[in-house]
Amino acid sequence: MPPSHNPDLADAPQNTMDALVQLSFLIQGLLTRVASDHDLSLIQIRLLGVLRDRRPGMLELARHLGLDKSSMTGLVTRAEKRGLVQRLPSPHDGRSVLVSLTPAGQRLTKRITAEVDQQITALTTSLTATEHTHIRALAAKLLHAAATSDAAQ
Amino acid sequence: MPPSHNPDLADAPQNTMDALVQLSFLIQGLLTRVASDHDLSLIQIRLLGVLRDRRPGMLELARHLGLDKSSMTGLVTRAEKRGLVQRLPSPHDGRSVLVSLTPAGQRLTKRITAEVDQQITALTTSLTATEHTHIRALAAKLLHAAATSDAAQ
DNA sequence: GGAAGGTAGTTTGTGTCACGAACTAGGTCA
DNA sequence: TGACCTAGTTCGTGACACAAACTACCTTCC
Repeated sequence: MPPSHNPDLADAPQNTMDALVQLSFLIQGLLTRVASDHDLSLIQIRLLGVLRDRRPGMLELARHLGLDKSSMTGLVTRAEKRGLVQRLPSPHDGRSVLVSLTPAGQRLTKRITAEVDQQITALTTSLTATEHTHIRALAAKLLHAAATSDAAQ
Repeated sequence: MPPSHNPDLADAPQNTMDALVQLSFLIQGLLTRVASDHDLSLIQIRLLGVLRDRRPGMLELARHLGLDKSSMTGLVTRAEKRGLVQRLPSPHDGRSVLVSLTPAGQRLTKRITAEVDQQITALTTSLTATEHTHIRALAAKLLHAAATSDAAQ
């Protein structure tokens, strides 16, 4: 487990770039800490998160995570060895494999989700209801902007 | 360079946790892409970012990045081999080493900062001036909350 | 001023993660 | 059926991270 995080600074962000970058490191640090409390890496819990409501093939999974397909093999294999995910042959395509959470993986995913939620709640207690709304709206707007510009490529 | 990122979603975040987590992955993906355009990793450009306005010792640097001191040795050594940072003996403590950007490191850092800024600007073009203000304010509030709860440990 | 103990950093060994290139096996299409 | 295409794995390499053990220097205290 990495030692206590003190994400980048004492100094408040002056512009939107710094605000978003620093905020992202803050959240990632939080996620990393929760992950390592369960002896997992950030990418492993991200894998669990993606599989919460999906049963994708390896290639689709790789696209989701922004990884090469050969990286997926290793990632899924390690998660499989821990009993968190399973590979099932696709009924429609003999080449393809569908990755899904095992029951143990589902339980762990729920637990980790709850812990992350709790941590984020702790972080956001000082926010007003209006500010909560703002965050959701802003995140949605940025995610949408990214998704549409991605699709335009 | 990792293939095109399609960070987690088509679906908009329903709650504050998802909003922040998904947003953080979006920004980190952006940073990773900019980094790999320069054949660097995320952690390497983060190192450069921390050194922009600091000349810390190895241990202080490790604290900033949330890494073990032994991890710092490798990270700094690799950056040093690329000519981006340098180790200088501390004038006050014979055990200590001060890490700073080389001129090449400063130039690269400026360039990367500009590219990140440009990417973020592209992402945030659709935001109103008010929303920009909201983002900065919210980020500052959360970073402050994290910093003070960290200190309380 | 010298021994005891603390602190800064490195070394070594191990494991995870990521990539590209080459490969296997199963689909597709003419 | 033969010529492709596609899904996934294997293999080799390198970055990154940790813990434990080590070196070298500083501090403290008698």
